[in-house]
Amino acid sequence: MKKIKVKCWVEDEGEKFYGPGPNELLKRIQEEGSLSRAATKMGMSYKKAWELVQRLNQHAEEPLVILKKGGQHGGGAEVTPQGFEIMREFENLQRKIDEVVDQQTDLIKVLK
Amino acid sequence: MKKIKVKCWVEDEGEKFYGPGPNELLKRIQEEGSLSRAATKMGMSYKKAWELVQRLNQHAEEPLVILKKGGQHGGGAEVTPQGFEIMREFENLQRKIDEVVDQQTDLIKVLK
DNA sequence: AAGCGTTATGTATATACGTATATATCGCAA
DNA sequence: TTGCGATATATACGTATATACATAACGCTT
Repeated sequence: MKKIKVKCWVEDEGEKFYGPGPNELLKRIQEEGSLSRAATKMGMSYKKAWELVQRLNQHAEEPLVILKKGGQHGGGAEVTPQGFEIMREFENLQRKIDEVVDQQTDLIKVLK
Repeated sequence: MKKIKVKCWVEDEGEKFYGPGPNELLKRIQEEGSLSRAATKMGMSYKKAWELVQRLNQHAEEPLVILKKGGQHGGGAEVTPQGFEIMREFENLQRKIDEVVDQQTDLIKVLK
């Protein structure tokens, strides 16, 4: 069974910046309130998740995620309004692209 | 400067089958009439190009590329009509997706 | 039979990447 | 001041991928 796949992402000066991975991470952070739990739940190492957050915050005009350490619960992570906005727009773009792909059946027809 | 990137490809039973790489290779083969020259021109090792052609021909209903060895010119490679058809349809899909991406400016606006 | 240019194929090396592991740091609460 | 749970950071290791290199096989032409 052949299927058309599509992936979109945002680059900043040729460097990968925001894509499906970061988008899922932001969603998990929102659910969990913790970077380590978010990373674990999506099968990503904490280190990779942490580095990803650094890159996101560096390249964005304003931080997308705020990390807090120490305190009553040991710390935590939260998605900023800017983070929410990007998630919303990114998923919006993905939806539009998926619609185009769903309409396209000619390619699959050739491949059988 | 932030830019939206998009990539589409075809999978067969979860395995990558046809995408931008194979598409460029087919185009080069058509131009060069030789797999080794096609691979060299696009900076791909001959071995990788050869394995790619094997995968393409195995997963497609009919061969997309025909390789001939020996003979007056040592051999050669040519794209079959089925290969041409897939190139055409794939580039058609890419064009449609690019149009959607070009229209989408909200995401970039959020990122600045 | 020899030469040519291309396809065909294996092997060893290098490189990148993710992962695991270990440890330090922080700040509130008890 | 001690403990807790989370963030912060470096190092080593294993695996997958890509590359380089070497060589065989092929079939037409001369």
